[in-house]
Amino acid sequence: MGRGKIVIRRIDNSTSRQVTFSKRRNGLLKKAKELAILCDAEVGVVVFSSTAKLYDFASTSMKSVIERYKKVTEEQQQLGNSTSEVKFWQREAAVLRQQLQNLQENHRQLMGEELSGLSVKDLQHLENQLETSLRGVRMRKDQILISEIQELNQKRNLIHQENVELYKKVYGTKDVNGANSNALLTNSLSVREDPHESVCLQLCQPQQQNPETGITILG
Amino acid sequence: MGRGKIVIRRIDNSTSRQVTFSKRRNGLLKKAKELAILCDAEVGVVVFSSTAKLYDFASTSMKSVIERYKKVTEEQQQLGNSTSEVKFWQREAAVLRQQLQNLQENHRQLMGEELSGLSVKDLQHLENQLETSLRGVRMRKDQILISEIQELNQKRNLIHQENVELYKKVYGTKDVNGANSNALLTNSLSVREDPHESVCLQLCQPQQQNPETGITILG
DNA sequence: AACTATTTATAATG
DNA sequence: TCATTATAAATAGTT
Repeated sequence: MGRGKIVIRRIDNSTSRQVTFSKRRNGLLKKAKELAILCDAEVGVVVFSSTAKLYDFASTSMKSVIERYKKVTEEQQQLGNSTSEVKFWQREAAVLRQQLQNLQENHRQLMGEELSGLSVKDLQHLENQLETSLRGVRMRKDQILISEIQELNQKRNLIHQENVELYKKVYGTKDVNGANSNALLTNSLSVREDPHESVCLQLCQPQQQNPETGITILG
Repeated sequence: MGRGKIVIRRIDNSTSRQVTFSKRRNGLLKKAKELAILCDAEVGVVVFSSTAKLYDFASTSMKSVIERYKKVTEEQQQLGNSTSEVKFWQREAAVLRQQLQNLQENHRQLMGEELSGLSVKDLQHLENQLETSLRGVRMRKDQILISEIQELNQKRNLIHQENVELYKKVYGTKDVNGANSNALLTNSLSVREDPHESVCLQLCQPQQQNPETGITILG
């Protein structure tokens, strides 16, 4: 419900994720409050941001909500008791370790390691994923390089302008491009007159001679 | 957001209160889920209807949410009176969480996501890694396919042998490859005599027409 | 439960 | 971060 439709999937950009978090968290807490009032319900909401900050709402009190929840779900475990606290952290560590293991296996496969357990179908899928990633990485790299080149070109143009001005001051306003132009100025002009070449020199790196990786720019 | 505007105040009519409860409860749980996914947050929602029925959502598990909530809120009161064993496990969990986060970031980059923070050098490195992975995956896939093909060829050869034996039994030992061979046998032989073709049919899939992805095998 | 006319939430933008 | 605004989504009232 905004300027554009979005898919529900983790927002990559950290800034907009933060902004969206702030907006939607407020929205969620507001809705929780409204539900409690409109429908005479007892509501509790707890939100931890990805930076581990806590935000919460409770129509009565969080303590009451939690106690009632535990009563209903019959999960009365003694908390504050150090033994169960140890158990909690042990479980937590076990869960994290499991997550870590899963991710590590996946990670190894993305690194082209430990492929022996995979079927042809799995491998095909992995191959497609790697191709997609590669395209994304190359696109991003090209973006950066192209904008760097543009910046350099702008700077060079500015410097060239300065050179022209200086030349005028030294040799007068006539015959700037004539046969008596000094070497520096001539050289500067000749570079400016073929921007394509300088771009190409930067982008076509030796290890990327495959036509698939060739970057089509400026046309 | 409906046919008419409403004020946030307990709905008197029991029926429409119930209907509104049902609608808004679903909305709230949906929003909670979306917030968790979009913003990588840990979210827990507990709702008791006015008829004391429980509805809940937790992005991880309600247990985890409640424990974390208690942990954070208790931390603000009593600092440092937990036992050393608890502290040990807390540290353990913290270390694991950090590892998990690092690995997740790395993983996302391998998936071609979250590239905005990377330098050209980083991207180049990532690109090389992905290319290496891709080569590994393709090699492994080819291995599997080739050995499958070899296996099939062996099986087919065995069956062909059987056919030859049967043919001998039916038509005698002379003229096995002669002009009077039956259709089945001839067909079987012709396939065996061009293994390259059958291999190629399996490996050159339509979606991989890029010369870079072409697999050079058996030569 | 379905259906809309509206309101509300929020994604994109400045 | 704050304000604005166009648009998507939620939902109040209705069938």
